[in-house]
Amino acid sequence: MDIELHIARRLCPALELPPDQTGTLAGALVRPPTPAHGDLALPCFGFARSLRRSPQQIAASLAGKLEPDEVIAGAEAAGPYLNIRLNRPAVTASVLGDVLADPGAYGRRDLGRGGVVVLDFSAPNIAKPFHFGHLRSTNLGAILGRLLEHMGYRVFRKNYLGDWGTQFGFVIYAWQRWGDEWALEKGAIDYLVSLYIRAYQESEGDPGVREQARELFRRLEQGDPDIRALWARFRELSLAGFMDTYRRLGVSFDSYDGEAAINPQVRPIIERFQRAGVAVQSEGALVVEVSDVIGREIAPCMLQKSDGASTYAARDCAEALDRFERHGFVANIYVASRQEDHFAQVFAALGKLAEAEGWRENWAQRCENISFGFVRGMSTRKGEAVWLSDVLDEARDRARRVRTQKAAQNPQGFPELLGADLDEVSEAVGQAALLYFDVSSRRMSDISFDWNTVLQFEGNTGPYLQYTHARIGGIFRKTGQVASGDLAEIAPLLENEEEWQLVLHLRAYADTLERACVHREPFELANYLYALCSLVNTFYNRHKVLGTGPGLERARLALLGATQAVLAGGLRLLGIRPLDRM
RNA sequence: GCGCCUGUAGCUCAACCGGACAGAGCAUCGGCCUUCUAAGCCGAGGGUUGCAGGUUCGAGUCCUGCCAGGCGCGCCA
Repeated sequence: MDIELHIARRLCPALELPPDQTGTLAGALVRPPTPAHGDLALPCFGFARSLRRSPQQIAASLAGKLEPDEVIAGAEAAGPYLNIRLNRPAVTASVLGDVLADPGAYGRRDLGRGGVVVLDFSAPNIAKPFHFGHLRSTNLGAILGRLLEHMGYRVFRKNYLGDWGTQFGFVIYAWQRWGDEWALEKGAIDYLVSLYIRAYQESEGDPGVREQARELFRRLEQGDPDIRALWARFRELSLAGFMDTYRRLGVSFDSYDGEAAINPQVRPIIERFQRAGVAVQSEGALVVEVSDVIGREIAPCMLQKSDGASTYAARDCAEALDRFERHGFVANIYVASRQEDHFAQVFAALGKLAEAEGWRENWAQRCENISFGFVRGMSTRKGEAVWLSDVLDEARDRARRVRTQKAAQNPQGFPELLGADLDEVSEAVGQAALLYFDVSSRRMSDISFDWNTVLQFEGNTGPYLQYTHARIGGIFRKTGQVASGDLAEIAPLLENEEEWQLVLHLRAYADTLERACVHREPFELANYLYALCSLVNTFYNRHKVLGTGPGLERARLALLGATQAVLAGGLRLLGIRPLDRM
């Protein structure tokens, strides 16, 4: 049942609009700011000109013409607004029926029609720490991937590792001087990072070190077997360390090929840029001017340095081309922060190449950079970044303490959780706090890392969402089944305001997912789920479910069953584990 | 100097790409567990949306200028 379309069809003639305007009219319907104003509203300002009447008059006239039917319960004018009340039993039965018929399918839409999206996220640098800041790209990317799949896209997840570049020169330099086999075996990432830092610090006092590091990297590029073997080993050990974190977070990728893998294809594309006349020499370097196409003053896209070495911009160009040839993507998304200029340069350069070579499909236009705010204040007092695994550990431990304490205060209020169960719940709750914190504001806003804020379990937090889910779980543990059959019969029994607001909110799920997907904004889903839980808890505190009589109990179970299904689905999209008890 | 982003309650953030009296959480204060998990619920206080103009029926939202902060600015990736 598409309520907006139905209403729009009824309103079109009264507004003297042609039938093909039905869709846009449906889109003009909004939720009133407060439930007292009704369930849907139409602001009438826009029609004043063509109808040559005041918005107030139009609203009043529409209210008179909109007779109640199977969807509409009534309509009143409130100044320039037409407020519409819906037929609650009918809408309730329809919404609950949609959810309960196939909870996994509810909220799915086929925006993508099977098109492939290449999604580039996480992308840590080998031999550099995987700190809390990387969580943003990882989490954001993982959620976008699930959202895109939910909306009918096929997603190719690419972890474009930073496994190439002068930093390896530093690490290899340090290894050759101070390398300690035992320390490497013991903890590869930590040790490689310390080697890198040590060499880098030495280079600040002694420029010769930097030169030697460059030289080592040059030998790596030329394929020196010993250096290459070292590089391969460091890469593998680092990746194994990253994999522990990914496993813990439930994140996986389809490819871990990084900058090194694309390296052989860099020369050819640079030559294409030259042949097409798009790249020009400038101050000894090879660049593509992009200010003209971007429309503002911006540095050119540099493909080759004056010493002849290729740049990472050139690698990104080659990589984008490779991605298109392999996947024919409908979108190529880079989840990366603070690199807006870089991606603007790369995409613009590719666009120029597309024009110069006359591509049939200008796929450069399908490349997009999804940026996000900076994480501030995540350094320890020693000035080092906070490592993600430490944050995860702390989150888990704190969750366990809180749970133990609460259970001690109110023993009969908490289901028993022992040993492995408690471990599992603590890990899930700690992660929920972290992951939710990350999406509890719009992605572009900067985040202040603060232990007490991040690891909060009350209010608008991940654990609150899990708690709501677990509360519903408690009810079903006592009774067992979800009623689904005779919805038309039991829906009219749900007549209080709290139940109705829940139904209305459940109805908005698919729209929310679509918006979140189109805007690349997981926050919108998080915000939706928070509002949903808020409604659930208000309902929960005011009304009983079990023991309210055969009909009403079944009706409320259906409502809560549908709510829990939507909540669980939304949480999984966010990478948060729905818990049946906590 | 050039460019991008951001200024909303004491703090952290919303406001569905211009709509009804700007809403939540935290913190503070006051209520609610013999009822399905109190990690919850209900209530109170708290605002000239950085400042000044402009656009129109209507601006936190769009335009211009200023103020404040963050981040970038061809040979690091």
